[in-house]
Amino acid sequence: MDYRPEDILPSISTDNIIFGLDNRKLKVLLIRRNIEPFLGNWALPGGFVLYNEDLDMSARRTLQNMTGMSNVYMEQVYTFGAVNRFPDRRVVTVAYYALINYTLDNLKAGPDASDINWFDILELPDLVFDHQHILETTLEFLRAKVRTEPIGFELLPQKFTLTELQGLYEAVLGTVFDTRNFRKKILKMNLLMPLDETQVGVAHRAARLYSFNKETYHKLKDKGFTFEL
Amino acid sequence: MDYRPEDILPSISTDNIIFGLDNRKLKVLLIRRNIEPFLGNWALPGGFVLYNEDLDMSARRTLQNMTGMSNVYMEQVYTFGAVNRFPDRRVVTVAYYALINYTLDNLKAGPDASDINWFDILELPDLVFDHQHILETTLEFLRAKVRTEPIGFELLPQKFTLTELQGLYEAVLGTVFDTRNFRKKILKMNLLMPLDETQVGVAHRAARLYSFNKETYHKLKDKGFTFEL
DNA sequence: GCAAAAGTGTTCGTTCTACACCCATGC
DNA sequence: GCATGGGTGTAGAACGAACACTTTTGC
Repeated sequence: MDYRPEDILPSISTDNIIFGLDNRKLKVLLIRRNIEPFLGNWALPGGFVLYNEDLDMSARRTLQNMTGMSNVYMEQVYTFGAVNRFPDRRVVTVAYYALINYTLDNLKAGPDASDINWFDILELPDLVFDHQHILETTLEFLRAKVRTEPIGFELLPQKFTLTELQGLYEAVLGTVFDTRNFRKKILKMNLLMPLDETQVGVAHRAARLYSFNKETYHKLKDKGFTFEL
Repeated sequence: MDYRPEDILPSISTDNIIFGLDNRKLKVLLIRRNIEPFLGNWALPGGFVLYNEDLDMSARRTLQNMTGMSNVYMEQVYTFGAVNRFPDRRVVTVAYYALINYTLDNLKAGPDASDINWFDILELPDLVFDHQHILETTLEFLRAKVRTEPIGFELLPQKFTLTELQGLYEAVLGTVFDTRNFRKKILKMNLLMPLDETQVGVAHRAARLYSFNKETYHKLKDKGFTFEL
């Protein structure tokens, strides 16, 4: 999709840091640019804000183009506006991160990209502009947020095991939790609904499945409860 | 000071939420606009970003113009970019808050303002545009931040009493602390240097003065310590 | 001597940490 | 029957919450 120049705010862009969880590894979605500047290099997906869309909408539009997903957890992180962050002219970019249920399907490189791929956050390629810095800042932000709001669930399928949940937090935070203590703590919060279902097709004792109960969370939150891991 | 149109980014502004502490009340600095739109109404101080300055610089420039202060704690909060937040054309604004040592001196209304004043955050006038919303968002941000980073000290003079410190947290967070527990907790962190000085000219037992030791904090932080109130 | 705020300890309950073994399943 | 991860309890330490009286100073 192309846009007419007069519909675009040329000095404001949004960039997306799209996180997914793949086998206990935190990954981020990057595109390979097929336009100048830095044609052929890896970058965060993003684009210019349109005159008639909110900032949030702009970020969602990029995400939708890239993944086909629309009902996704997304949040603004920070705005990067150093004078020379973009070559030749002044562009200020607003960074948003998204937490999605990892998939290899539906990925479309979009008009400005020749390739799209998931990268382990511990094995990133070189990135264009200040995108490395943006990514690091966002990771710090995510690590702080994930410990005080129950957003990690957005990275998991609706039904998950406690071990998967623990693995998620270990991947995001880069730490190790004691299994018994982790389970006690998370179950005591009463945010997880134990299901009458277990894993299937695993070569060991099948784990019970749980789902996160958002309504319960909001009720508890209104009463002063705070999620804290 | 006036700027040439070609030096200005017309779609990007910064707005400042400047906090000060006056007698155990948290106050915010507002200006009365003497330009259209909304001439005569109260607003957050701010202005358009210049082509050759970083976002942070833009916010600092406004603060300096308003208060004459330059070495001030300042931090970006959030960027507000709804399509219709500004009348007639598209302006995205980046909000910064500042914590300053409250003063009535040096306040200058600046070129776009006919008046400047401190307002108790509990008794705010109506504000232009989405400034009410910006202020509320910033207050929430500040309340979260002040509990996990030792930034509250920026609102106090260099030498302060523990009672003043407690009053600061009570004003910002809108809560009451138990004096004994508060003192125990804050002193146990070893971030405060007790001085060989006490208050003078008070009609009661003079309190000991303390100062916050920033270097100690950074050393402890590097070792994994986190400030938590 | 009185008003006003400074300063100080203990008890009890809760939470955090560390730690090891049996269970269920698929192959 | 063995490999793989699932699932569980307890003891000791640290921390948080509640609570009241004496001290110092200026007037």
